[in-house]
Parts: sequence; structure tokens; C-alpha cells
Amino acid sequence: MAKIIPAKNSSKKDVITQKASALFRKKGFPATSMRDIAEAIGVEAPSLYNHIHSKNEILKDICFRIAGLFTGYLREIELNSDPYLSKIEHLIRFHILMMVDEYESVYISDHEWKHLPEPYLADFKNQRRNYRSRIAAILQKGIDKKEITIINPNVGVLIILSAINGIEGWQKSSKKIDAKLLEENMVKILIGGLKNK
Amino acid sequence: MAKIIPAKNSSKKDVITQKASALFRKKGFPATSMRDIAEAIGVEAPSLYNHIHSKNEILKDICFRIAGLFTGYLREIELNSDPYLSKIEHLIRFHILMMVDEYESVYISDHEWKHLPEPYLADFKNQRRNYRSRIAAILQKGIDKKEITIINPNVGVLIILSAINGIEGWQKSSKKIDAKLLEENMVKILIGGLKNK
DNA sequence: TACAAAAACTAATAAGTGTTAGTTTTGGCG
DNA sequence: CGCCAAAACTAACACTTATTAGTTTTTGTA
Repeated sequence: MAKIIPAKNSSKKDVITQKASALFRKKGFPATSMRDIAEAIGVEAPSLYNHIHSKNEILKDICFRIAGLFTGYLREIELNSDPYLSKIEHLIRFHILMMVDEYESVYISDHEWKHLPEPYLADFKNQRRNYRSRIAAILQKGIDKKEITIINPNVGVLIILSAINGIEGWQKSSKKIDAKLLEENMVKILIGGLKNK
Repeated sequence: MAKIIPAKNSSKKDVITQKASALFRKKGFPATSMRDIAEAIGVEAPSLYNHIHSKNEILKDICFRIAGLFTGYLREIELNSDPYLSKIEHLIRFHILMMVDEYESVYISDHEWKHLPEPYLADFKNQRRNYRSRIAAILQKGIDKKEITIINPNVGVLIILSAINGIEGWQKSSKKIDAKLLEENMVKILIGGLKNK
């Protein structure tokens, strides 16, 4: 009987996606059932199908929306004329900002993408690979210009993204650590470590 | 008809655990069925129950074995009299070593522990919290002795462990990056960034 | 107020889940 | 060879899964 009541500027599909995101993050995609999602909204499971096509579609929407946001920001960075180490710093700060603003979605996009069905899985992996190699290219140029210490750029990307993505485990674990402190400390360690001395 | 043939020095339960680990890592714990595990071994699912008690038990064994190894090494570090920054460096190197030697298990212990049933879940989270606060204590002492740059020690732990754990995504993605290169670059960036300059 | 569309409902499907019971096969040892 | 235990098997259980079909309720509008 209960109805899905969307907030302003958001469709009913958005409400489902949002509630599903919280559950996917907490329990993982395969362990979250359509009934779980329906219950969180206050509706019966089959009713969801008036608004979405499948459970997989929810995951797909989440992953690709986030991937698009990251790709978009990376393009901005590539086009501006900051020093290469600054580009990396901005990227780190953007990732942390995303982590704060879009916690559930970013987490899912990073941990649950492997459950995407084909052909989306292949597409997503491709975007992922592309994203990383473009960052590696920035690192390489920074090394060439002696702004950045000599490291293997692919390893550098791995370490930077690992450090950033890993903080997903933070949010709830220690509320005391606020985002700004995290951001400054992260920049201090990573940029400090990357800088050519 | 096929039998579970264990390698030398390993029980049949070990064979199951090992095959299950590979699947848990690839597909995730909830998405891996007992039938999947059985098929990987070449046996029918109910046969597994001659050697294990439940699917959950497999996960429990994996997670707690790894947790024990990390805790054991941390104790060694705490007891020796290296400078605090060296302790951290050794810890980073140990994590990477574990990543190479015990890839599947470490990955699972880090990503699938949330599916542990109680009371193991509470126990595991406790060990996890404990591990992190002991590392934070090392960082704090290093900061006090001015070996380590001034950061919030809890944030420091978060960043270090994030960077290390994130490399789990590496192994297969870029075989070209070898472990030693990764280790040296990781130490260069993280220890370089942590050092008080 | 009446009508149409949107969106909820119930009932049901086929497939998959972990696990148990009971039975047959296998392998090692006297 | 004959026995016994270990370990495989088949059949079945009680649930849960995503999803569809068909029906009823709700909602917005003329």
C-alpha cells in the first residue's frame, strides 16, 4: 500500500537506486535481495519492477555514473596547465571529495563492479584501465620534468589509487577523523613522498 | 567418483579451503556456492561435508589464519628496538610479502570478512581495531621522537593500510609489475612522505 | 465525478541455496 | 581375500532467489 515518494528533483528510480546503494555497500551486491531493497523502501519486491528493469540495472547505473564523474574530472585536469604534481594533488583531493559526497556509490563502483553482467563488465574494466593509464601518463611527464621522484608510473598509479580508495573503509569506522584532516594528511604523505627532492 | 587428493603436508580440508579461496576471491563469498567449490575440486557438493562443517567455517578459517599471521608479525615489530620509522617500513614490506605469498587468502580476509557469522564477526572486527590502534601507537611514538612528520596517527594508519591493501587489485592486472619493484616504490613514496624533513 | 495511466498488490514460476539422510563405493590393512 | 572406516554418491529438504502475469488500488486530470 505504501508508495514510493521521491524527494524533489529525483525520480522514483532514484529512490530505489539510493536505497539499494546503502544495502549494496553494507551487505554486498549478491547478498542483497530485491526483497531487502523493497523492504527498505516499504514496498513489495515486484513493485520495484514498475521503475527498474532488473537488479543488475541498478548496479550498472551506479557504477557507470561514478565512472563518468571521475573520467570527467580527469579530462579537466589533463587540459589545464598546472604542474604535473599539482594535477596529481588535485586528483587526490577530488577523490576524497567524491568519497565524502557520494560515499555509497563510490564504494560500490569500486568493490562490486565485478558483479556487473556482460557486456557492461567488459566496458567497465576498459574504462578502469583507461583511467589508470591516463594518470600514469601524467606521472610520467612529471618524472620527465623532474617534478616527481623517479618511480615506475604504473606502480605510482597503483599506490595512489590504492591509498585513496582504501579510505572507503573509514567513513563510519572513525567519525572523529574529519574529511579535511584526512585530505591534508593524505596530501602531505603522498605528495610529500612523490616530490622530487 | 573422483577423490580429493591432497598434496603433501596438506589435509583434504586444506584442499577445499584452497579451492574455495580462489573462488571467494574471484566471485565473492556470497556468490560462490558449495556446488561451485565442489565442481572446482571435481566432486559433488555434499561430499565436502565429510571434511568441513559449513561454508561459513571455510571463510572463518581463512580470515582468522591471516589475522593471526599479521598480529604475530606486529608483535615482533613492537618488541624489537628499531627506530619507529623502520618498524613501519618493515611492516609495509611484510604486508607486500604476504600479498605475494598468500594472495587469495589476504584478499578474502580483507574484503569478505563482513560475511562472517556472529560471534566470529565481532571477534574479527575487534582484532582489526586492535591491530590498527597498535600501529597508530607506533606512529605516535615516531612523531614524538621527531622521526616521523606530524600527522594524525589514526589517519596515518588509515592511509598506510589503504595503500598496502589496495594493491590486492594488482597481482593479475599487471603481471609486468614485479613484487620487488612495487615494494621499493611503495617504501619510497610512503616512507619518504612520512619522514620528518 | 469519471476515466486512464501509474503503481501498487498477490500468486506463482523456475532455478538455485546450504545442508541432511541414507546408501554405495573406495582404499588400506590384517 | 575380507573387513572397516573414510569418503564418495544420489535424493531430498526447506528456503530463498529474481522475475513475470494478472489484478486491484491509487492518483492526476478533464
